[in-house]
Amino acid sequence: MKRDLDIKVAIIEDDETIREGYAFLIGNTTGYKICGTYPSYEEAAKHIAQDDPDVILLDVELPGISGIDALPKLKKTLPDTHILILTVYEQELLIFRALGNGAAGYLTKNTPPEKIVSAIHEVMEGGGPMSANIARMVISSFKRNDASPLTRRETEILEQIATGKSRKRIADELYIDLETVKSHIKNIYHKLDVHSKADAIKAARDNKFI
Amino acid sequence: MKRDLDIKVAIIEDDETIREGYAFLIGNTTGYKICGTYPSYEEAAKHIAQDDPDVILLDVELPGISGIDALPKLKKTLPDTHILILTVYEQELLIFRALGNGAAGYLTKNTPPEKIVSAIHEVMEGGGPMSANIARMVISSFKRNDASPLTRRETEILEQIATGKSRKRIADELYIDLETVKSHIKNIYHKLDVHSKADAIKAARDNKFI
DNA sequence: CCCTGACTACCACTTTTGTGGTATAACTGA
DNA sequence: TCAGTTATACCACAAAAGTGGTAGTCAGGG
Repeated sequence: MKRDLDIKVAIIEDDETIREGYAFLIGNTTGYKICGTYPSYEEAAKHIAQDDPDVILLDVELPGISGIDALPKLKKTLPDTHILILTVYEQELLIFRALGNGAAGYLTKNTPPEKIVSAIHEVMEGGGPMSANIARMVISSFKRNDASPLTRRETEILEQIATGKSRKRIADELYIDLETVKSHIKNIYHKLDVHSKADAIKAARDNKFI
Repeated sequence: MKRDLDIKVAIIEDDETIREGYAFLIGNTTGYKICGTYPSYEEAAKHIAQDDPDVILLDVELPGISGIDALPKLKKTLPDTHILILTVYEQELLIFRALGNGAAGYLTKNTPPEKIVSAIHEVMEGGGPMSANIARMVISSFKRNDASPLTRRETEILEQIATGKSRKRIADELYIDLETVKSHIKNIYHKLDVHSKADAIKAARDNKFI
């Protein structure tokens, strides 16, 4: 067997039972090899550069530096390594922070073992494996609100504002008067109950009106 | 067999071969039932409310109204129906527009048949099935840029601005002077080469600095 | 046929932002 | 240790945004 072509996997997880369980599972799967297992980021930091893993399975609730905060550090030392979050947490904020910090996938711990192995494969192929609920949350974060109080024109103008254009420029591009743009903006502000551009953009984004 | 408990699937796809292929595949899978197949949104609109599908497989490149534009209309008549996009297109803009318009999942046409069936099941369970590349694009849309030219404080202030707070309020909350906030903003503008709040927020968002 | 909502437009006035300087203390890396 | 970066702070003036009115036109629905 060509061990050189095996996918090298490192695991950072504080619960020894879980850690060794995953290590056993992956280490005994053809085509995969465990190159390191660590109970914390601090421990991992000492050796992981030498391990040079292709994929890291990373827990979020770790003693010391959290998995979320470890992510950018790991990406810095190993820019080409794919990092898969493996956790019990399904809070939106945590998920988005993990993805924002460079996670290549996000799995919950109820994921069946064979799915974990296939997720590792998938991430090596350029995919982005996610548990079903995670994928759902991620997808719904894109969904617009179709019950917007804004009219078509108002939405259009607010979108222009959100791209940073001045009122003058918006007026020019829509072939309407500056005063008209001001009127629309006034109405938008009333409807959204805000008093500034930034407030309006935030309110509209939060409510997915734009 | 209790046909009442079958998952009802409708297909909107202009290519007859593909359409009938999917219909055959799904119709012959236990637990699934085809309740309608249509070559366009216009055709579907006439009967789909009566079909009352649980899941719609929707193509994006359709004669007449496109799949993307059909999405909100379908969601309006069938608010509880899950809509899966099934297409050859993998352009980011299209994907995000589809998800923004209420798609529950996004599959490419090279998806193997058994995966399509499992995606239908997954979407019924509250998941968000996506092809690997799609998931990757979606995930990387969240990733922050770690090579930001902004300092920690500048990033912090810009984030506050992006939430719509006035300079005065930012100053109060950070326990610094209004003039200091103005100085930071000035520096942010220089670094990003912009001349307004909205421009800065847009530039920072586009480059994933915040 | 009239009313309403949407889009358009103008005026006057206040407040907030943006620009262009200068400057000092603290920290940080070569 | 010494230069560069970061964070802090002040001033004055110009430009843009925000507020509070009023009002005409036009299309669509009751």
